Amino acid sequence: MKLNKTILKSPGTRMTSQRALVFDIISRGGGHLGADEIYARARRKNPRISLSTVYRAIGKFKELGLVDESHLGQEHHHYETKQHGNHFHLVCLRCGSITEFEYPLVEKIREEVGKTAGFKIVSAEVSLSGYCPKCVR
Amino acid sequence: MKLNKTILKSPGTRMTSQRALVFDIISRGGGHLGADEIYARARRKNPRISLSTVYRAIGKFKELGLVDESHLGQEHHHYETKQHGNHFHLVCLRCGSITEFEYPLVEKIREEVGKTAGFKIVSAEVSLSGYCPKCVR
DNA sequence: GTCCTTGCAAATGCTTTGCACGCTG
DNA sequence: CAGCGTGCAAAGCATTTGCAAGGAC
Repeated sequence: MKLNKTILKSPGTRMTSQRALVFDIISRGGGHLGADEIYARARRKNPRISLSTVYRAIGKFKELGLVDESHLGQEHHHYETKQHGNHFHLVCLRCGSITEFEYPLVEKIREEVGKTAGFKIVSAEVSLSGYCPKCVR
Repeated sequence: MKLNKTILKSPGTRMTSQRALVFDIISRGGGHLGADEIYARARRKNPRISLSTVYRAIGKFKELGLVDESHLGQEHHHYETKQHGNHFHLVCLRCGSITEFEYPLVEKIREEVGKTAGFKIVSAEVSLSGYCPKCVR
């Protein structure tokens, strides 16, 4: 997915090469990129880009609902473009690999719990941690 | 739940008043205390305790599997004693309140996904964010 | 031309660490 | 009485912010 003026057309928001670059990296990044890695990749294309620009671009995308942030490890956040709703994460505690999975029951929980507790649910984050097949050993 | 030598009997680990205090605060804290709040409460009982001791105690408890850490907001981590099995969190994006919820389906997801993906699941974190009844407005 | 964005550097806030002393077992 | 734990201060890191210059519309 490529960032263009159609996507970024909210008033008072401008299109810049840096934003297009950051968005492109996140969307083709396979998900789960950290800010530092997005920055590293961005610099390969544009060595003058700054880390704060990366953070500000991510912040803007979150604000516009284009990108989701997840808190997988404790170290830092991970970002990925928002897509189909029901996908969640399996994190390996040993090798750090992150696997996505889809599971419709999550949507059910979301609905039922939202109703029962009177919450208006905006987003759901499910992450399971443990050991991946390779690391179970 | 009170920390005692029976709980803390792993080799090379000692029982101290600070650790007992921190553990007591976490276990009666209603869950979801941040390190800063644990520190503030600890100082009311022992004004000489240091923030690093709090962090180190928490770290030790995590290592021993006595305490769970969750990454609810982005600001900081929250800690609670590991015991209540199937409970997850509703976080209000406006007032920041955290509500606990129990839901057996989470266990089901855990089992099924673990089996399907070949993961050995150690822990599950589910958090839903949105607006609580008061803040829906 | 306006005013949103950028780059740089400095600041912030949570968490960790080095070191000398203290206390547990 | 050995060695883990503590307190203090300083360091580390991810992230944010102030400011002047640059660029989109």
